[in-house]
This record gives sequence, C-alpha cells and structure tokens, in this order.
Amino acid sequence: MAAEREPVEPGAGAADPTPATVQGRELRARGRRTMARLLDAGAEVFADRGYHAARVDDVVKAAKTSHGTFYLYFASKEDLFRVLAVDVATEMAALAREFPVIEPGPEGRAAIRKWLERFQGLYERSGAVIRTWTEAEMSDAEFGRIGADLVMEFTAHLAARIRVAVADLDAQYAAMAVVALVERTSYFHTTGTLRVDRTAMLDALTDTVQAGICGAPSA
Amino acid sequence: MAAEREPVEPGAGAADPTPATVQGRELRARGRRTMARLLDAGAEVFADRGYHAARVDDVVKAAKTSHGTFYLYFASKEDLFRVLAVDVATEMAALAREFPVIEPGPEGRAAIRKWLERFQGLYERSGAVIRTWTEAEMSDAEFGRIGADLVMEFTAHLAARIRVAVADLDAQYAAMAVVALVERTSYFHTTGTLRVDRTAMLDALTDTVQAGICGAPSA
Amino acid sequence: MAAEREPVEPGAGAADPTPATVQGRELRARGRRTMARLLDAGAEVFADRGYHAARVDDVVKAAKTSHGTFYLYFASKEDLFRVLAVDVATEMAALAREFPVIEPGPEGRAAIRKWLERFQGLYERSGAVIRTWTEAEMSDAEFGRIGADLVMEFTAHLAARIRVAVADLDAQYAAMAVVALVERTSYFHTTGTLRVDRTAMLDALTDTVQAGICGAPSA
Amino acid sequence: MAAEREPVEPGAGAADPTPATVQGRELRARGRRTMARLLDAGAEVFADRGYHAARVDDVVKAAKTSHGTFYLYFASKEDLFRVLAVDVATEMAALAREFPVIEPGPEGRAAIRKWLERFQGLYERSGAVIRTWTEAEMSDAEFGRIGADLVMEFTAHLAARIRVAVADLDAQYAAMAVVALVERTSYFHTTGTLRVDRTAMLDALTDTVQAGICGAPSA
DNA sequence: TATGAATGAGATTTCATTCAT
DNA sequence: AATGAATGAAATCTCATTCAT
Repeated sequence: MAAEREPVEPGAGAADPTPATVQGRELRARGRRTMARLLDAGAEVFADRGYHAARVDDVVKAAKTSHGTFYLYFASKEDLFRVLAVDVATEMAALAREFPVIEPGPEGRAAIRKWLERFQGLYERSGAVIRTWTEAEMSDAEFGRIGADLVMEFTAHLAARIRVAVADLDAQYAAMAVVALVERTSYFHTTGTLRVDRTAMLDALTDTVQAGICGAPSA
Repeated sequence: MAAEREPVEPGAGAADPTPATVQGRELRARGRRTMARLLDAGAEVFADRGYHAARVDDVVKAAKTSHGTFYLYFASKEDLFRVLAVDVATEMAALAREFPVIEPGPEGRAAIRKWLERFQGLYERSGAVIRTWTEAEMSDAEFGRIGADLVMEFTAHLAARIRVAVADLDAQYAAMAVVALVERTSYFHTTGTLRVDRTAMLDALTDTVQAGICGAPSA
Repeated sequence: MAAEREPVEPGAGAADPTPATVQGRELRARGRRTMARLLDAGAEVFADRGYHAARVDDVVKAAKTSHGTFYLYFASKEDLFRVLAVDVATEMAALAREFPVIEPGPEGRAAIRKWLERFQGLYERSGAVIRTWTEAEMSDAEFGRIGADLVMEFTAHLAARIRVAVADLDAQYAAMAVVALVERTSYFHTTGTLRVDRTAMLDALTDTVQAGICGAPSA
Repeated sequence: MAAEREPVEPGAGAADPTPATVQGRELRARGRRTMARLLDAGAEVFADRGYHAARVDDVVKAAKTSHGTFYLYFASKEDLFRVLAVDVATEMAALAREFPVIEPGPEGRAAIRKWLERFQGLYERSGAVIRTWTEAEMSDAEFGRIGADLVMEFTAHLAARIRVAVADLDAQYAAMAVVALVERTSYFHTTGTLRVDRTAMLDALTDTVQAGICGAPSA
C-alpha cells in the first residue's frame, strides 16, 4: 500500500554526530537533540539485546520518546542500525589509516601499544554494533557487506603499513592475523569470556604484534 | 511463548547421531530417520539464515515433514539449536584435547599442520552453528554460555599443551591467541571475506602458530 | 525483513468457489471450509464498510477465526479483495457474453428483460465489490485496472451484439450507454439513493434499452 | 478519530472562494491566500489519490505550508473534503436548475448540447471530488449523504423539466436515466476507461438524451 | 507416528491530530 | 499567522507453538 512515498534517503551521512537533514526534513536544535537521543538509545539497546531481540519499543522507551517520533527520524529499525553501523565503520576505517609502521625497539613498541589502546577503547564503546555485523543474515545480506567491507579495508590498510616494515613476509596474511588477534582478543575481553586484566592484555597483544611482524620480541 | 510448560528433558544426549529416546518416547527406526532429517535440515537452515531468521517452517519444509512432527522431537526451536550446538561443542572439545605439543622442527610443523587441517574441516562443516553462538543474545543468555564455555575449555586444553612446550611464555594468553587466529582465519575464509587459497592459508597459519610459540620460524 | 518468502501466488483461480491450493499449500476439506468462510466474510465486510474502512480484524471476526488463520489463506487484505474482485469480474464477463441480440417485438423484449434481471441479481449480490473498484486508487492502480478492463470487455461484448441488431448506429457508443444505464440504475437502486420498485425499474430499463437500440418503443 | 471535540463550525460557507471567517478567526489577506492554497492542494491531492489514500501531509506539502497551519483552517481532513464537496455540490445544483426544457428540433438540440458541455466541463474539473463520494463509507455515512442528496436534487430538477416536455413518460425515471448516462459517460471519458473523442461523445450524448425523451432522433 | 489447521501474542509501521515556540 | 516537532491509537502482518484427526 504505502507504495508511493519518496525513497527514504539512507539514514544519514556519517561523520557528524547528528546530521542536519533526515528524510527530506530540515532539523532544528530540538530535532537534533531528539535524534541524538535515539541514536544513543539505539546503540545501547542493540548492545544489550542484539539486533533481532531489540524492539523499536525498547529504543523509544530508552530515548523517552514515542513510536511516531522514531519513524520521523528513521525509516525502520534497520535504518537506525545502518546509521550506527556506518558511523562505527567510518571510525574504524579512520583508525586503520593511522596504524603505525611497525618498528623494532621501544619506540615501535610504544606506537603499537598506543594504537591498540585506541582500538580497544573503540571496541569497548561500539563492540555491540560490530558484533552484530555477524548477525549478517539481515535483509538480503546487503547488510553483512558493511562488516565484510570494513574488514577488507582495515586489512588492506594494515597490509600497506606492514609491507613497509617487512618485505619478505606475506603482508596480506600478516595483516589478517593482526586483525583476527586484535578483534577477537577485544571480543573475548569485552564479553567477559576471558577474564584478563586490560593492561596485561594490551601488553601481551603489543608484544605479539611486534614480534610476529619483526620476527623477534622487542625485549 | 514457551511460558509455563513443564521442563522438557533437554533435547537429547550428544555423541549419538540420533538418540533412542526423546521427550520420554522410545524411538523406532522410522522415528530415528525423521529425527535425523530434522537435524540435518536444522543445520542447513541455521547455516543459511542464522538463528533468528530461521523459521520452524523452513526447517520442516527442508525436512519434508510437518510442524506437528517437529514438536514431537524437539521442545522448541531453541531446543533443536541446542542439540546441534552441543554436538559441535563436543566434537570441538575432543579436537582440543588432541592439540599437539608444539615442537620446533619439521615433525612439530607437520603435527600442527595436520591438526589445523582437521579444525578447518570441522569449521567448514559446522561453522554456521559456531558463528551463531555469537548471536548469544538468545533467551536468558543461558545460551551464549555454550559458546563461552567451549572457548574456555578449548583454550584451557591448548594452554596445557603449550605450557609443556614453552614454560616462560604466558601460556594462557598464547592459547587464546591461537584460538583467535585459527577461528577467525577459518571464519574469514569460510565466509569468503578474505579470498585465500585453502592450502596457503593453512601453511601460513601453521607457521604462525609454530613461530609464535617456539619463538622462531621453523625454516 | 520478511524478504525471501516465495512470491505469493495471486489469490487463486476464479471459477471454483474455493480452490484446492493456496500459497503453495494443499487444502483439505476443513481448510476449504475456512477459506469459504473468509471469502464470505470478506464480501460482507467490504460491502458494509468499503475497502479502506474494512479491517482484517472485522473479517476474521465475521469468519469466526483468527488473524493468523487469515494470513494462512491470503497474503494480505488486498489479496483477499483481489480474489473476490476477480471472481465477480469473471461472472460479469460471462454474463456479458450472454447478452441477447436486441430485437423488436415481445420476444426481444422478454430476452432483454430476462438478462437485465440476471444482471440486477448479480449486482445485488456483488455490487459492493464492484463499487469498490471505484476506490481504484489502491496500490499502484494496478488494481483499478480490473474494473476498467471489465467495463471494456463488457462493452465490447455488448457492442458486438448490438452491431448485429442495428447497423447504422454507433454500436460502441450504444453499448457504453447501456452499460452506464444498467450499472447506475442498479447502483442507485441498491444503495437506496433512488427508491423505485424493482419490477418497475426493470421494466423501464428494458424499454429504454430496446427502444434506444431499435429506435422505437416495443409497444 | 476526531472523537470528543466541541463541534467545529463547519469548514466554511460555500459560494465564496475563500470565506472571511474560519473557526471563529477573522481572515486577513495573507490568511486568505493560505486557505486558497490549501483548497487547491486538497482538490489536487484528493483527485490524485482518493480520499483515504490522501494524507494531510500530502496536502500541506502541495500547499507549501505546515501541519500546524492546516489545522488553523480546517478542523480535520474530513472538514477540508466537505468544503470542497459542498462547493462542487452547489455548482452542480445550480447547473441542474438550468437544465433546458427538452424540445425536438435543432434549437432543442443546441440547448441540450450546450448544457451537456457545461456539465462535462464541471466534471472534468471536479470529477475527482464527485467520484470520491462513492467512497461513501466515510465516518458516520453522514457523508455519503452529500452525494446521495445531490443526485436526488439533480434528478428532481431534471424530472421537473422533463415533465414539461413529455407528459406521458415516467419523468422521474427518465431523469435518472439521463443522470446515469451523463455522469457515467463523463466518468468513463475522464478516467480514460473509454477512449472517445470529446466532441463525438457530446454529440452522441445529446442525440440520446433528445431522442430518449422526445421519442425520435432530431435529424 | 504423522500432519494440516488454528491460534494469538507481539512486532513494526502509519498518520490524523495536538503542542510549544 | 505560522511552523517544526511530538504523539499514540490503530492497523497490518509474522511465526513459535498447540490442537484435532
């Protein structure tokens, strides 16, 4: 029935916390606040219950607003998720571009360590969204692509850096190994599957990455 | 939903492909065949669509049977998943117990390589169920435990073996690293996120594990 | 989300009161009865309230069944209406094919009169569906077509018969005039807009048609 | 819906394009312009989508104004429609009063022809509103009455004129036949169901009316 | 043992109308 | 006089589970 509504402009841009336009409407200050509340609520609810179990009702309750208002800002539950996902993916990609060239010695170690710390921070905040990508069996898988694409981009950036460091290693593979290591470690840590001290974990991770690529422990 | 039903005897045992008793009923030949069909169908459908998107209707269609029959064998959709999950978890645990002691040199390499190949095979067959654990936000979270428990057990076994090999390394951490590496690599490979040749992937993985633990590449 | 359900086979055939297959399922006796109840209820509710105001809830209440059941037989409210509409359209078309050759004299008159009576009967039973076609602004107008097509077919059949009777009259136009006259008269009568006795109305109508085409009153 | 609101002064008068007072407020120049825009937009949107499918949102967008403003001028969507409908009904009634006495011969023919042309013009402009009356199943049916009343009035006027012309014919019925013929023909023509040239259609219509009432073609 | 049919709670989405500035 | 934002009742549709044969 709905049929002839103009095609809903996909969620929103990305970088801005709250965009100036949604679904063709201009947003004023109040509207922006409301949208921000919805985004926060969405992130929280998806984190708590996962994509499927999350009901729009939970989101609007958390945002202290109404169903009607929700659909003023997002075309659907999926749309909300997409906005959040694209945001996180963008942040991740930016972080990947800042992955340091791996060098032996204490300076190299410090650089890696610092980067990992940032990654872990991001994961702690947005891990729920990231993990939900795995529920990729969402509508038409058109969706799981966001996750897969990100992994590819992420890996590519890392591989570029690693190539600089060690020529005779399969950089592509190494990059993937780093991604696997870092992501899963953060995953196990954040979900509490593995109870390790955060600092200890980051230290170990740093050593592994450096050693794994430079071929020898830095100590 | 399931609400107030008397506690249903949990799905089935584990090792046997199809058990002799379900929900208090004896199973004859025909019954066993039906159950087997349902299990196969379940594995396939969960693999294709993920836990939430999988409908009981899809399962019974794939098994060429009816809704009524489904509930003769399983107390619920969750019950079916649990049975499948426990099966895989059991296999995984068995595999973990056979993780070889890591040794330098070609023999060590061969042992690792062989083990990894088996893991990869298992993952290829049952990865869907494994990945679905990540949708852990299922009812009562009582469910995500299966996955977390398995990871712990798996890691523990590996750590035990590693401890034998290299005393002065944080075995616990190393084990987790191996798990992360192996699982994610298989994941990326199976889902097609990263297009690598299977053999090349296993070779690289083998090297990494051996080097990572023994401190030097085997060549 | 729903996404990948097999395309819903459009309603059903037409001529049979209740078809043997819906949405891929075979129908047994009980199923047929239920479907028949739903069709009856639908016709009634659409008649009472019109397409838009009719709620699925009204239909299932009238059919003494549940929402779930409704969607077992029809893909949507629109689907139900389409089935009813196609049924009526088919009956109408059949009736049009039986429109008599218009002849002067008492026999001609009797033939016309008899046909009009049948038309009026059909209209009385199914007028609600027919009138609803005017609400043609339903999804994509793909729908109003059923009505428009029927009018065209109807008119074409009549024109063919009229051509036989009077060569020098614009048969196409005459046919349309007859359609207009007959349909609206039935409409005004059925809705009570014009309170005329049924017999008187049919008599007058008969005279008009005969006179209009043969050029002179039959008396 | 509207539920328990105090009775709102019915939309507006009728004859004036835009009245000086709405809902108790005086209208200045700007206000009048806004109201005119809303009326135009309403006519257009109702024509395009029909009463039910028309959303207030469509109307305000077409009028380049806001929801809030809409309710400054109309108590409800229904109110807007009523205003439009009453306007058209008034025009129609006026037209009916001018229906000529049917006389044989060229002068009679010309008079009829002229009148029909005016009718057709009006129908072309306002047909959408007229057709929407058929969606009479609006709230309380209090609404379909407008249409039915109009038809009655229209028919009554015609009957009066016809009575003058031919005493021994059932004038009441003849009038209805004319209404049916004229309205449906215009309908089929405007909606494109029947593709006939406008002039040809009017000619044929004229002949039919004259012949139908005077008993013989004018030629 | 098997199955087609039925159920109904619950999830998403729409849109006329009101509010606050 | 005007407007963007908010509201929430109501409608459609889905699907795990139970029933009756």
